[in-house]
Amino acid sequence: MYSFGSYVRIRREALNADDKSMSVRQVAQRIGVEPAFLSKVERDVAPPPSEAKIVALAKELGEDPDLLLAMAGKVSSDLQEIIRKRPQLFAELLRQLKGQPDHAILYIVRQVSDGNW
Amino acid sequence: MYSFGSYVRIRREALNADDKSMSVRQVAQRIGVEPAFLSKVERDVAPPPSEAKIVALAKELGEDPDLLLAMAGKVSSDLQEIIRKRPQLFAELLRQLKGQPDHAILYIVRQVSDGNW
DNA sequence: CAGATCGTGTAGTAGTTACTACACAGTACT
DNA sequence: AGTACTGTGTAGTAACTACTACACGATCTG
Repeated sequence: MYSFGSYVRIRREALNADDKSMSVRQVAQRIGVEPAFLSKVERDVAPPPSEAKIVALAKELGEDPDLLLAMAGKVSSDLQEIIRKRPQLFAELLRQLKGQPDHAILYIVRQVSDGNW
Repeated sequence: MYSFGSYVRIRREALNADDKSMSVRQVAQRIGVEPAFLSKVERDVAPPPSEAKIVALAKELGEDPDLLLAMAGKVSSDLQEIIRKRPQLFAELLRQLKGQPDHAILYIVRQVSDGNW
């Protein structure tokens, strides 16, 4: 629906309406990039920044880092590591769950977190 | 335990003992790289090749692509796409399952594939 | 109306990825 | 002895990643 850039722009501008410290310049400074670069990223002139900067940006915007990373075409490196430690197991699980509806997956999450099994 | 390179070398040489078409040169040609490059990869002088070449290599060696990719520090792009389509859901699931033993995860896989739920 | 802050255009760059191309010496076959 | 195949060393490269640095005109603020 939205590209990474335009989504960030819309979210940031919404926050900037109430809070003037959410300008391109100030947000850029806080996440550790040059203003010109963030400007280009938001207009999809430059590709999304690195994982670390995206996570920092998510924090600034009050957004889910995994969602923003996904929009940037990335998967969090800690999730990748989980898979890499038991690749066959998680590969089979994920391909199995690919076709399952959200509620089925949520059901598993709850099952595991509740510890009832 | 083994690096990507040395693991490939050992597997290939084991196959080469019976089947002379498993030389560096011939395997390299079949997976679509220069022999010198495969030689370097197997000695960990060059980093692992691209995902596509690793998958082709796995086929040559009769190995699980996901395992070989993991050894190369990668995660299959189709798995990444599964996650990127529902990032929050799968992020929570994977972080939840991180600490679970293999048999618990296998139990879920079987539950889903059997369709009993 | 001066100074600060705003977003953005242009140009450049260091590091990584994913290789190729060629050459050379050693070994195996006939 | 000649041909063919083996592995490997050196050198080079195109494309991508992830940015920085500076400059400019517009706008907003005291």
